[in-house]
Amino acid sequence: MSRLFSLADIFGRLLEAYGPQHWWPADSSFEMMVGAVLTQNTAWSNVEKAMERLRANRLLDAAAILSFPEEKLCEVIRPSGYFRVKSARLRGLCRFLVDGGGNPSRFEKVPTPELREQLLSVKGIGPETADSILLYAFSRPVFVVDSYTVRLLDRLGRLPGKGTYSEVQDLFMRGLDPDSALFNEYHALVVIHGKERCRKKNPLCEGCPLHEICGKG
DNA sequence: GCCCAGGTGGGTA
DNA sequence: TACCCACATGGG
Repeated sequence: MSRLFSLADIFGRLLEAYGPQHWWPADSSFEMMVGAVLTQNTAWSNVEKAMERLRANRLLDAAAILSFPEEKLCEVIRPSGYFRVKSARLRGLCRFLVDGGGNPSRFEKVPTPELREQLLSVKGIGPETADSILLYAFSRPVFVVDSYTVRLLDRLGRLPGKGTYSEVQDLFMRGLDPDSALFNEYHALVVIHGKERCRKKNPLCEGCPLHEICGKG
């Protein structure tokens, strides 16, 4: 099975079924990073509400967030849930971005593994958030793993090792060309497929583009 | 009312 | 290492 259906094959089927997803929906790389934090374990519709409120308060800017009272920031991002946790995480991210002079271009020279470590050192930025930022805000060829990715591989009987984040990420990064545009689209397609077909409960297997590959088909 | 959502960090054994 | 839990809002 694994020889007949490569990761590239799966990508092709998802792309054919759902079309290009044009992720990440944001007007700036900073907005993408904010979205990456706000969407942690949260529906995107709630993130959009919070993002609109940030925009209305002219807070889609690292320095602006840092000079804004934290209690008020909580209120602004309240619709995205976990607002006390996320306001602190957002400020941590802004502090990271502003420290060192606030010149965004300085990140361009930093090698991806090092930049990843720097992001992971920010409290509240874990592997998925760091990789989302690397891929979508910095266009680095890093594959983003999330619960949908793990679920999909599990359904396909392809979950590597213990199914840890790095094991799953390695599977994709060894099996695909290191192409940020490809990784961008692939992750987006995995998520849209998860939402529309491969749900946590009640998988909608009928008409699934991965029907013959999937053990549940 | 219940389940779920584009996770993470802290605590315990 | 491996679980368990808190964190919170909003839509189906």
